[in-house]
Amino acid sequence: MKFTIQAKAPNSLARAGSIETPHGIIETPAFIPVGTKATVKSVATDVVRDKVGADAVLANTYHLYLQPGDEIIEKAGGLGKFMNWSGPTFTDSGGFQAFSLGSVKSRKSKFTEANAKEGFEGHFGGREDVRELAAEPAGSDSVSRESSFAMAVVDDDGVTFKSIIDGSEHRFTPERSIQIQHNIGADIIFAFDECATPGADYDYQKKAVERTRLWAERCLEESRKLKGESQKSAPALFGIVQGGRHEDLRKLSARDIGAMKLSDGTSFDGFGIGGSFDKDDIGTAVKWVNEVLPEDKPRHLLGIGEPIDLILGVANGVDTFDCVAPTRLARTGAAYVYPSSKVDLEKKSRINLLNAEFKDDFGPLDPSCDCDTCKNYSRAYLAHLFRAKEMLGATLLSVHNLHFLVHIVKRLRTAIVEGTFEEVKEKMLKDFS
RNA sequence: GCGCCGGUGGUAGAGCGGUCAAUUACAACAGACUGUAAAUCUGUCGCCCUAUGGGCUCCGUAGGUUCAAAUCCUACCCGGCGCA
Repeated sequence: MKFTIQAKAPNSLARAGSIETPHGIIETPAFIPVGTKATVKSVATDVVRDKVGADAVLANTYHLYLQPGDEIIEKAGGLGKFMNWSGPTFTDSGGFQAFSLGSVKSRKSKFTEANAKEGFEGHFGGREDVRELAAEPAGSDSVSRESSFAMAVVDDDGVTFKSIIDGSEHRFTPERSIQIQHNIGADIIFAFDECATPGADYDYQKKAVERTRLWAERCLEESRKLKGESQKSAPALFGIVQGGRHEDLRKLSARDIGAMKLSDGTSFDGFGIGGSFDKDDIGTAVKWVNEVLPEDKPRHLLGIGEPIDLILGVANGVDTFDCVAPTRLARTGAAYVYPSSKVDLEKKSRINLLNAEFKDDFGPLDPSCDCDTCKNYSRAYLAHLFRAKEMLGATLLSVHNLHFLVHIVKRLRTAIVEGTFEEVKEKMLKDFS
């Protein structure tokens, strides 16, 4: 993997560049669609490439390990081949699942506690089969202190998981995660980290940073070992920075991970910024981290974001993003819309097509958008598809939402290259606030 | 014409004397969703108000029994089935 910076915005951390992988180039900054289970939900890969305009996709180690199994994907010839995606691929390490499966008592949100309101019981109907990890190993940390039905339990050596598919128990360690990711065969893989809950106190965040550091070293070591053994081109490994909302922890973690080097000189090929993010954290935590991380390596902001987050992320030195929001929102009838393009006076950046007002609105989804969905289908038709529960609705909206985010970032990239970043950014921020 | 069964909120369909403005599902109307346990989840869903409380109307229609009726009785109207 080779990262090149092509242009930098003056007085800003923003930069435009490219990541060269064995499967093609990612022009950064870039929004990377999420395809957790080796599919960008409801969208065929040729559409993701040609209609959405995405350069890469990101899948998940935990999910693919459970189903169909990493050995199947290896047999298929790797993730890209398996899912018919010829471009660059990423896999997340599964570390995030330790966090999101850590408790079924209170729903986890990466953001404020206020968002974590609905109970998991209600959400998943209290599925008995996947409810609780049989026993928490002695000396382990239930990821969330209030958790009474943990499905993932972290200890210093790794994480014990319960399968979301059949309830069976599994264990990930940093080494195991790297092995599985090598089998899956993405171009860029992530270190196994611990993502603490937003509610975790300073001490726990500190502990998570420390664990993440120790695990990062083991990931790096395992990666080097596997590279030596394999004749295939080995994936690039990104280390992950944690630290919650604490400046000292964030900087500490960024220094640790950024400077980490094995005795033979092996270091991370790039970095992921993970953990708890509130809206304001993009301008603080992300900035702190990117000021510390080596400039010559790409930075990926894990699990972010919405339009405003992308704008702020790019401004604060992020090169790539991934987020489930565009496809998840799309499946429930919500569409991003460029605020100034809304016909009425209300400036909205999101509309819900299930709202009664769209039943007979024959205009395009977003008049300012030139995606296939906006060019060819009316709001009324999309509204009908969702009301009729026709699955084409999810596909069409996913294409639009994905296109929307991909192109916001593309526009920012162009602006960096053309030297107009500051004004373009300011205008976009104004539009979206 | 006789007999039996049934008529419940937008729909289907529970309830069969008080705990019923009425279970539940669907529809409708809103909301949420940020490294995907998510084609999911949550809330509202008779009317009105000085609204974490109060008032009014309500289970085909009209009467009646009862302290109390969607629930029991009578008549009528409507629907289904059976017999003529």
